[in-house]
Amino acid sequence: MPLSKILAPNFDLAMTLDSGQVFHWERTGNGFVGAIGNNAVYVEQRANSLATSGRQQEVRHYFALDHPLAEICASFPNDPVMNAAREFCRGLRIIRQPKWECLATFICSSMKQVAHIRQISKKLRERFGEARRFENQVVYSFPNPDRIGASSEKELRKCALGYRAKNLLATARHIASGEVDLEKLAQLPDVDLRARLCELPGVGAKVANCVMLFAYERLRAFPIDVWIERVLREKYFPRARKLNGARLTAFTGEYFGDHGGYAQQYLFHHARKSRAKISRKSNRAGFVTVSGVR
DNA sequence: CTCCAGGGATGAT
DNA sequence: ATCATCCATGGA
Repeated sequence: MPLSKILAPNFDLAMTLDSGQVFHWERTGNGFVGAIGNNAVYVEQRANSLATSGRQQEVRHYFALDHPLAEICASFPNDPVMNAAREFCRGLRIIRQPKWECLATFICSSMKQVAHIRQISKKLRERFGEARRFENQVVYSFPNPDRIGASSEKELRKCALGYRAKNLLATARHIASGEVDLEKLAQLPDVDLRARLCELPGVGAKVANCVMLFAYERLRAFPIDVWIERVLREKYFPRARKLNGARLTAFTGEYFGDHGGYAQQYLFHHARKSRAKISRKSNRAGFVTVSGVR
């Protein structure tokens, strides 16, 4: 299949796909295969462009190649922590994900590591989605709310969902029934959109902010998960007592500005990747771990 | 083996 | 209004 070329300066495909915002892309050959909506797509990074099997407009929109990344990064606060993350995450973009796919995936994300979320996404797709093909590879679309809603908690639990199955099922049914229209919610301002999302089972402030940032293009939305909270406490409030969630939310909303969600994603990815590297190095350098003593 | 993860809902202070 | 506890699962 012939690949078409898309100009894509200031974009790092591999880092973007590995940054914990989307969970179904897989490496193959020199690139990645995945689904954009219901279409199987292959994407490969070249020097200053992408080579892809997908429709150019669709790929450009999905990867948000129109975001003015230089301006966005320049709007971040100028402090040592943020500067290090900005440097580390060059070319990382916030993807425009389909709303239901993003919402459903993040309902499944609670108390799960990124690797687990990838497995859950894969199982949901394989069991309930539709097969699409790129050359000899099969990828699966994310099942729509009707398909998930027509399932059962028992069936969903087979996808390693655990206690999250009940929430995913209930939310799918709210949407399948037409009671909630995710597309229509896009008209609402941030505060109202967040409130409406939080009415759905399994959706709290953190998941709502992820969906706002990754699917509604609300670039101020600032999800606070365990990694970000650690960064905030250790780097921005070194010795603050009685620092609750409300105070952190107030601080991040004010301090990180109009593209706070982008700043958050850079802090998240930097923290996650650099900490993993340090612990591996420590082991290789010969530190005796507790389990090694046995 | 133990630890912990892109949390949310619920019930007790 | 804040805080503690429980909820399933599996990679590291």
